[in-house]
Amino acid sequence: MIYVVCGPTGSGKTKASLVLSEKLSAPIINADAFQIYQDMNIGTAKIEKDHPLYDRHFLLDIKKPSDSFSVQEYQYLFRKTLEQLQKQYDNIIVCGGTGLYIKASLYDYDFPKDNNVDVSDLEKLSNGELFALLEEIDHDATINLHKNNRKRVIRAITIARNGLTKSENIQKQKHEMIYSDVRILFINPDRTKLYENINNRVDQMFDEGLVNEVKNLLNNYELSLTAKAAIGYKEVISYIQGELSLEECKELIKKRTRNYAKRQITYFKNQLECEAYSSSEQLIKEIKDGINI
RNA sequence: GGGAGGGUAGCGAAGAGGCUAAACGCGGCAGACUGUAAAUCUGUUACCUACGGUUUCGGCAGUUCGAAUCUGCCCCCUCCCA
Repeated sequence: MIYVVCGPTGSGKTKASLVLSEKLSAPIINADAFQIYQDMNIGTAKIEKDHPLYDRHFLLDIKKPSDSFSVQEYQYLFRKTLEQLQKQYDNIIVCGGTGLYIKASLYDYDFPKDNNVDVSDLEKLSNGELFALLEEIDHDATINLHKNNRKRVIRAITIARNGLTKSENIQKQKHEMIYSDVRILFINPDRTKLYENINNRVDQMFDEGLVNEVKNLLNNYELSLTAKAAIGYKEVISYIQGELSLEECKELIKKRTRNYAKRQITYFKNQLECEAYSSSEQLIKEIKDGINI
């Protein structure tokens, strides 16, 4: 059985996954886009290296902050890792908050190979022009896409220039999970409590030395575009550079984390078939009591 | 005590007689999502028994066919001089 423990940041996924891991003697595959990075610990709320269960984790600390990363690579690593682990374990836990990584790994998502087609001509086009162009070459891809979502419009055009269009690629998939026996446990706490929790956790990160962690990162690495996008890191960088006061920096991180949590909830609720739990405590209780698990 | 400027939806902030239930930003809520996803983007946000109705722009009383916008009084806030 594959147990996916998911939920927004600050919902207590890690705690619950550890309890479940002990109970089932199962390994844990990380499904968090930023916990894959080494030396990004405090800001990603990663389990400590000296934790007794640290060694049960996979896809944790596997990349340098200077490396870029993508869903495609994650999907590849996930499937490879899972295959290996399944030889040894009956139960496997997947824990993380990056919905797309989870979905792309579990379902038959198939990312086209990048042939490095030239798309430099697209940069100078307006959103409207890009959208019109996409309508010509892949009208179906346009249906659920807003013209202002420039990034995705460009990606869809790029895919089409690669060979198969995005919609053709999606059509040829069955939209089914490629694994059987998967249960997705979704921790969806009360909103007010979640937000409070996030606010407190950010303050705690600063107490634990987030600023120093970021300083060390800047000294040791040329951060990749992906690593640089992490909430809690980009803001502290602005603080270090004097663009924000400490207070502004903290508040901004809290706000962006709350916004992010909201987006995660939307994703889990609507993109995955989840069993919902109202708190990590509830999940943990059911695990311990052996209810349903 | 004298002088100046203010009080607008959850917050910030426009509007200076009808086109205003009130721009815009933030926050909130809802949603999309197939190579940066802690990203990118969209919708919505006074209230209601909602193709219509009800009550709003510090308070009260006026002027006017019509007021957030004009007048009077009152209550608060900020700054400057005492």
